[in-house]
Amino acid sequence: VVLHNRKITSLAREGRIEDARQVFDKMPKRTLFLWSSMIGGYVRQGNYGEALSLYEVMEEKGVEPDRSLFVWVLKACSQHGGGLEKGKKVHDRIVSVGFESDVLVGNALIDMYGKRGDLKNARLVFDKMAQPDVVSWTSMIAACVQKGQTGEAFGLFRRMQAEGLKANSVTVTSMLPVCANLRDLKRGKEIHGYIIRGDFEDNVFVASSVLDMYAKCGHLKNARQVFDKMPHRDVVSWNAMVATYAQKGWHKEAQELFHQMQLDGIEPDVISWNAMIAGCAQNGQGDDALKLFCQMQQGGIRPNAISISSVLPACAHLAALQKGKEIHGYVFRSGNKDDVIVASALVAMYGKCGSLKDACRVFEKASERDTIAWNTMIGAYAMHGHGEKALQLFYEMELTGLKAN
RNA sequence: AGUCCCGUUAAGUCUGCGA
Repeated sequence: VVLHNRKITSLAREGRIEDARQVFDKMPKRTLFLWSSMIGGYVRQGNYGEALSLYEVMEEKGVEPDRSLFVWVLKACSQHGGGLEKGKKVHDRIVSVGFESDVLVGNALIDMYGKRGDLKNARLVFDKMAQPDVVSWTSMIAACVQKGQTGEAFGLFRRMQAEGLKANSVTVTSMLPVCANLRDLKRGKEIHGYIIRGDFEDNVFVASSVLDMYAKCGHLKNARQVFDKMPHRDVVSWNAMVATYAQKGWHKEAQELFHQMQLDGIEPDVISWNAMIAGCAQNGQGDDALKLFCQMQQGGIRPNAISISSVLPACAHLAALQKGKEIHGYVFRSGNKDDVIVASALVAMYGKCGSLKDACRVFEKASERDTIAWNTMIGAYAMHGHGEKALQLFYEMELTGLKAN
């Protein structure tokens, strides 16, 4: 038994979770420690479903969990589809065994609710905490950011500092994208100042988000300066810089960096390619966008929904119906036909390429329609001189409860 | 027989209509 215990823990840690499971299943008496090793092992390798079902079995057997097990289980809930309901049950269990006041467990709860989009419950846990720490505050901020509650995020950021807690590198990397998206240079600079004072500048995450904040606020020089000063750059740092130039239409600079990153030993990923494609497509270089779309596949990178919705406007711009149809074929083959954004991009492409019929077909078959999808279809009708049909669709849209913008 | 390590928050970058 002792040997088996050792074996399971070491296998689980090495990531050979299935081997560990085989031994585990044969054990007659399984201690909490063993359950934790197994569940933790599954979580670490991203098999959240298995982690959760193992946890349920454990509860059925009447094994009492401890705090760290709850942290593992909550992490699984935070990542797993449909984890919110399970997470709530786990929360009840935590309350029943009296662990809700534990900071680590509380933080994991906030994180879980935040990631699953349940801001109310995240807040409830947070407000009940006697001594929220930096992680608690940061998790709460991240939850607000994810829900688009930017004012609330700023409020929390200020309050945490007023209460004497210091924001760390994680806190600022959660806040900077908010400044970037709001183009709030003033607050972005304030946070940058704080970063310099706190000596977080060399953190890759921090530097990349500072870079992106300046770029989105239109200060390309500052962005480039931050990029050049980085002691370490990873694929995200390069992507942020490439995307900046690409989006501005500075193709030469973008291409240069795209090339240089490879010389630096960083292989472009799907995001790097997408940034390049979008840059060309949005700046009148439709041909190049299409070329890049082919090249990325030759390079072994599978285009995703974003790649497709980036390249389709290039077909629209070139009125390249045939190319557009080819990409439509790819949408099916790659399993992206249920993506709302891809569907709108297809509708727009067909509309602009003169095939209203195809545009309608895609729109009607779409599994989901948001305001932009409706707008696109209405625009296509209007463009083809069907004003009445456009108006009719507009009313239909309002009947679905969507608001015009 | 594990108590070192690992395990809670950020990971930052790309996308559709129109303006």
